[in-house]
Amino acid sequence: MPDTPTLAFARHDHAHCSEDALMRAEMLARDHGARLTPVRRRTLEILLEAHKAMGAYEVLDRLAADGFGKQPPVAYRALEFLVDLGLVHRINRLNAFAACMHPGAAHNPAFLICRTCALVAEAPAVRVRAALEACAAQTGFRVEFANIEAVGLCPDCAAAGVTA
Amino acid sequence: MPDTPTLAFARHDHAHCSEDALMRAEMLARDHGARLTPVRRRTLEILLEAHKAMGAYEVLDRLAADGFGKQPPVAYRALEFLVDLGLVHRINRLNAFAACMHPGAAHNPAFLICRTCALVAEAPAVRVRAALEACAAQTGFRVEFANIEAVGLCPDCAAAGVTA
DNA sequence: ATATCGTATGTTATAGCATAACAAGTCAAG
DNA sequence: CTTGACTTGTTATGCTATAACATACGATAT
Repeated sequence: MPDTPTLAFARHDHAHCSEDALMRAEMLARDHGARLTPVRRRTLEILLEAHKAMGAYEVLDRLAADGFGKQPPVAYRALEFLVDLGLVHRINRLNAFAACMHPGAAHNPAFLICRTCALVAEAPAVRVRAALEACAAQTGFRVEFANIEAVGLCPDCAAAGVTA
Repeated sequence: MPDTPTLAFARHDHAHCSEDALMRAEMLARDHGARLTPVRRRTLEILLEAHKAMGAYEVLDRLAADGFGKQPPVAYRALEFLVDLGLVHRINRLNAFAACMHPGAAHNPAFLICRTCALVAEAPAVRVRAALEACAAQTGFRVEFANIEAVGLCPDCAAAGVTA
């Protein structure tokens, strides 16, 4: 069962991609002059395992169950740290967070959110971003950061005949 | 001073575009089997006047000052109604709402949010949307709705020498 | 004119999301 | 072994949003 990073909804070697992400995190943190402490590491693991977007309080519950703090800032701080490192993305539309599935790649992801199963995939959005910058440029606006979130049906749910 | 709807950040005849939007609202509501009641009308006016994204509670304060109800649902309901009619857009990133500036046009807007002055412009995003659908299709995902929000600097703030 | 039914407004109460401010513990460098 | 930066944890609070219920309004049909 090989890793298939370009097919976000396809099955892939989960254990492998998690290890990978955790190693990357370790390195990124060091480069950033910070540490991948137990809470932070566990937070990333939780999101990697879930493989879907989770609310901060949902993450918090899991952390608390693992013996970490029970108060919101515990989760929010760990999440913020991971978001800053680019290891986790915030999905505004859902007020939720999802582990980055392509931590190595340059980052202009578009998020594909299945409205049925809540799975979130990242799609490489270089072209989307380019189109956005082009249309922004027409009004003289300079894009610094873009948030591209699509809601729809993932292949599995579509195949399962979920109502269009 | 003519209306210049294609240049979102350009100055335009505000009174005119407001009247226009209100008339459109009237018609749309009727078509929808509903009424553009005083709260709803006033809510739209407030957003049109502000010409920027406003939080629901900010809108609520204004409504209350005008003699309408003082409780959150008053604002949320009016806003939801206007959003459903396509007359107001919700800006997820800001947890805020902004009046639609191109109510006639087909709707796939991208939002250009100035991080300095908080002005929000709509850009026609047909091409962006097309690019998004193309990249989603590669994973078999079917886009039903997209949320495209860009943060950056508007022409005025860039000209005023705001820090990059 | 009035009974009726769907729509709309307003209220109270509560749920869900997020952060400010402070205290205490940890760790590496000097 | 002390200092200073970083990290974790707590309490308290603020912002965002909705559920549930009571009342009022408006058009339609009798």
